[in-house]
Amino acid sequence: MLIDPKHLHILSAIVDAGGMSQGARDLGKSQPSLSRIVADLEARLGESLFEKGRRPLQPTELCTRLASEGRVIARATQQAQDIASQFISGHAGSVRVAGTPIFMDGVISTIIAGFQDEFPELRVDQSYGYAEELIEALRAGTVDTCVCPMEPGDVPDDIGFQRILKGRNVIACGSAHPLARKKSLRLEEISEFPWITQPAGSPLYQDLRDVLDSIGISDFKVSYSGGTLSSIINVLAGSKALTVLPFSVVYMQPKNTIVALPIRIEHPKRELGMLWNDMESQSPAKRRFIRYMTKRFAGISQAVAERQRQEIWRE
Amino acid sequence: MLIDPKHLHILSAIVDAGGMSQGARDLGKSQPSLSRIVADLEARLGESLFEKGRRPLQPTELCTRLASEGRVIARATQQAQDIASQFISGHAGSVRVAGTPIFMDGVISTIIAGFQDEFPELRVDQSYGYAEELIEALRAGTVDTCVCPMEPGDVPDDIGFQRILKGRNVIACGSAHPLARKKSLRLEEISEFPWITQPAGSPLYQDLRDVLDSIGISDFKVSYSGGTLSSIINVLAGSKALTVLPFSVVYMQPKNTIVALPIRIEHPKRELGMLWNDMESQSPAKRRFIRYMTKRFAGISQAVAERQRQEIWRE
DNA sequence: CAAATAATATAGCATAATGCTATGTTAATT
DNA sequence: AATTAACATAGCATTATGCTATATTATTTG
Repeated sequence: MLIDPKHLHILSAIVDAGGMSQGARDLGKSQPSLSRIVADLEARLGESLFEKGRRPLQPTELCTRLASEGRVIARATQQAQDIASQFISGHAGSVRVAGTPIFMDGVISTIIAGFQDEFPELRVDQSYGYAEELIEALRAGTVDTCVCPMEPGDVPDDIGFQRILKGRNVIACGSAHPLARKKSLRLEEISEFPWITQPAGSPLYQDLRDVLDSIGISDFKVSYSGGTLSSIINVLAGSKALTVLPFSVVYMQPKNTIVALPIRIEHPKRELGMLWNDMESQSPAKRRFIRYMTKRFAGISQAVAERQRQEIWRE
Repeated sequence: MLIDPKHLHILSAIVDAGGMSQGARDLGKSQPSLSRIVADLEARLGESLFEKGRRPLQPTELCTRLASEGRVIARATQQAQDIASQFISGHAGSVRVAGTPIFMDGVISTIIAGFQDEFPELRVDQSYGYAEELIEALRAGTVDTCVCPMEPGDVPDDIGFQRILKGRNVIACGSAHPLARKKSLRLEEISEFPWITQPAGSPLYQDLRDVLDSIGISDFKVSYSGGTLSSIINVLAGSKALTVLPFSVVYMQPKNTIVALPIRIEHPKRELGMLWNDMESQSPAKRRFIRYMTKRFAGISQAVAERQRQEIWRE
């Protein structure tokens, strides 16, 4: 003898409308439909829900109480409806993004801000990691998409990859650094300064080694390591240390914090890209996030390249 | 493209049970039934509700949100269920009782206390009136049952009537009254005292007139009128005034407040009874109230009569 | 890695619920 | 008494829901 929540909803609609005909109109149903549902309910409860023989339909005490539960049900159902349509349109939901620390802090977080400005109902859960862990997390389903510098050839077949920025590193220093104002530099000039490094397993650490190798510096002094980007920038800005950073990260910083030295260094073979596991099974919000990212970077990528040409390569 | 609240309920049951099979067991349904409902919902939403190809069934984010609405619906439906069964068993609801002021205050309210002690979820709304208004209120449906002294022959055909107490009036005074200790009285002895009267339209006012007429007092002094029972008792207790009251009212008062004088007076032709309009359409709570009343009075009626025989009629 | 296990998905069918229109009744109003 | 507007009922078509039997499949076990 179970009550169907739909019937309670209908009951509340009738009570609130003050009659069956109006209630039927409100619900987009026919009047006989409601009439029968009320009659069935009355039969099953063994109690009348409306005073018989009164024309402005008058709900029984029991009916009033059931109707108030019906209102709760109506609200919850509507809420579910809204959630579903918001979700389906990609305007609600959440995205779990992971990525390498420097890029996440230095570039992606700013883009995420723009994304959240446009889609305020979407929640972003951010976490950090390097390539292998990221791919593992994607496969385990603990993150939805990753931002990571990768060599396109190294991306496993089951993982989707979309390039968003070319890999372009620079040597960066604080804007008050003695080398910061020089228009051209010789390699010898930089060898006297200490270096800030990333953790040993990170791509940027490898990049730093490669750069210094290529310009003949095999023995270098590390003055600071282990900090996240904000610490690194503070240390750069307040000391004479140098470091290797993606130009895009330097580019996204506010003026007068850090600058890129006008020294050509090798491109890393990696390109920054977005990774995902199975685009088809992603929720609309997650697809929307990936779409937004690749679209925004289409513009940023050009702007960054252009600026870098002007500032460092001076072509 | 409306969502059925029942489906949300089912969804929440599946999520909470951690799988369809257990969810089906919890709901008392078959597993294929739930499986199909989930599949239909997914088809209609165009979004999957459980991660595909994972065996400990893992709800999608959308699913989790819909399930939480489903929980609201489940709770409200259960609540409605409880309300209905409480109501149907007569353990919940309300009764609107009206009656003549002296009886309501002097007798019925005490019985109502006992009723509420036994059925604490039942609400009683009390109001006051005399016969004609009471019957009118019954017909208008603004009260459910009335307690009123009536001549059984005067009850309209469409109104139900159940006798609960015979009409037995006494002359009452405060327990400190000079006449209170006398074992027998002559009529002349009472003629010197002033009288407390009910409103002119009330049965007890008529009874008072009849009593005094019958013992040859045509001209009597009214010292107080218009108060409800508590006022009347206070005035009786603190003055030498007399009044006519139903013996049942005197009987129900605490000792040492008012007493009945040992003078036989005429029985009013009215009998105290309960009135109702259409017993069939009454809710169980209201029927229960009427049943309780008539049952309680079956006992009280005898006790009152017995006491009255001892105290006044001394047979 | 194959077999076993337990869960979910699908198929097929019977029944119940729901929808509608047409029409009958009835309470309130004119 | 006639009119009106609302509710109730009947009849029929469609959809939803229930079940059992069975196929698939993810996970666990040997």
